Amino acid sequence: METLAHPSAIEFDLSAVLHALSDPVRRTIVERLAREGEVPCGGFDLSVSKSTSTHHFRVLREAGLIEQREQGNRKLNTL
Amino acid sequence: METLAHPSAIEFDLSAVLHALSDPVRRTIVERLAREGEVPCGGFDLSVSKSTSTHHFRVLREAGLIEQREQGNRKLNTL
DNA sequence: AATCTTGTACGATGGTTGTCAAACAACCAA
DNA sequence: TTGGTTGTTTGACAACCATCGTACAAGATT
Repeated sequence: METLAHPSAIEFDLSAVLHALSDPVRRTIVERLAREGEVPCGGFDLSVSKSTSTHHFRVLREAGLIEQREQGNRKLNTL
Repeated sequence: METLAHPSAIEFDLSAVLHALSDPVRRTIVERLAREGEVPCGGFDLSVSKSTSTHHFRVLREAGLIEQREQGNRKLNTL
């Protein structure tokens, strides 16, 4: 059965994805991106500090949930 | 729109559910219950101690993912 | 060039979490 | 009744996590 071929890799990714989505701030980011497509980091009103925002974007990126590309000064985020 | 009526309550539950499912041991429990229906706590081979198992069952129960009913000596779990 | 904007890097900190061992409670079996 | 099974409780501990402030880097703007 192909669906059981690489369970450990699937396990790993699933844990990271679910953990990433378990934080309300990060879900706010994901929902906004799902609605609007491409938003720079500063385009969110997250009620946390800049460094905390950077942390959340990194968690989402490392879980494979978002993609970030630089555009001059800013960093644009997409799902 | 009714779907937006109580966002904070939905936020709360969703965080708990996603956090509960982000642990591999707890996902093992849930997957097994999804397959077999009703399994006592001791029916799992979780490779963690008894007290850790109790902890995981409590997290799942408090997230609303499983239900536990006592039957004599054992505690039966269902989704 | 001097400054502003946007985001990262680096500690630090308080809270949470997964884990265990040991002691306990309740039920069952011999 | 004595012991075995099943699960909880408690206390402890190391690891992780969300958060912050400060300092920094790099592109924008003036």
